[in-house]
Amino acid sequence: MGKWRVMNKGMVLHRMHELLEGHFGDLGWWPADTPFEMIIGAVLTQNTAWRNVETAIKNLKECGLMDIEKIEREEPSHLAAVIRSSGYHRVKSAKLQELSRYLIAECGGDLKKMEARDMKDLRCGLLGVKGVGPETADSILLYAFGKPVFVASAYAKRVFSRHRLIDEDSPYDLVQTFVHENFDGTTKRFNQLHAFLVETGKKFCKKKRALCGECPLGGLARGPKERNHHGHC
DNA sequence: CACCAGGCAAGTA
DNA sequence: TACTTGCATGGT
Repeated sequence: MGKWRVMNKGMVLHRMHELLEGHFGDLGWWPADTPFEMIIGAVLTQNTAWRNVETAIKNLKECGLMDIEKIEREEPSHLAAVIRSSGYHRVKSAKLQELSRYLIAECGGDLKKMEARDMKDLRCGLLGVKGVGPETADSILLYAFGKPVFVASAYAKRVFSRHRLIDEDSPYDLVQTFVHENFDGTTKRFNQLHAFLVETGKKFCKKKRALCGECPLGGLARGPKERNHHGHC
């Protein structure tokens, strides 16, 4: 009897975190100087490569716009031009302004105050802002406000489904619930796990190509049958 | 050339 | 409710 037969999903997730931490070490997420910059990055990186977001963030700083009040007041088309490299710039310009307006209304722009509030209330509030969906809301809760939530990214879903932990077409909330119910989550561990899964997805668990031999999760394959058809990355 | 990237909202049936 | 389309730049 192989060892995979005696590992439940909680053990698999725990082992996954352990293996990825051994491979990646401390990734230092979220890469931002301030909570507000993190929030800006969360919106700009929607369906967009991070390197293109970095350019946009650098532009914002150079224009002196990395400031909640200035973003909120800036002329929309000019803001769009500054963040052009991040793609969907007209839409994202409006999103940044909507979100800034909301945060100013909620806490006067002092984001530190948000950390003391109830997580579910914060999530509801964020989801009420146009342009903020579940993944962006959870990213902000975790990385800007320090709340213990799992960010159920497309990468997480891909890695989990290829390990046959969940169905590949599982909706966002189901993937998140799966982790919340099977992983000993603290803010620190959710922070790491999300970052590890994103990096794993980028390097080893790509959409079309799998690099099974090099993936740090190779040892988690759940049985002989799965080894040759995406049982792991 | 096609495909992908740290999604979301609005429209349609 | 479930599916489709628009949004857009930049790298591989």
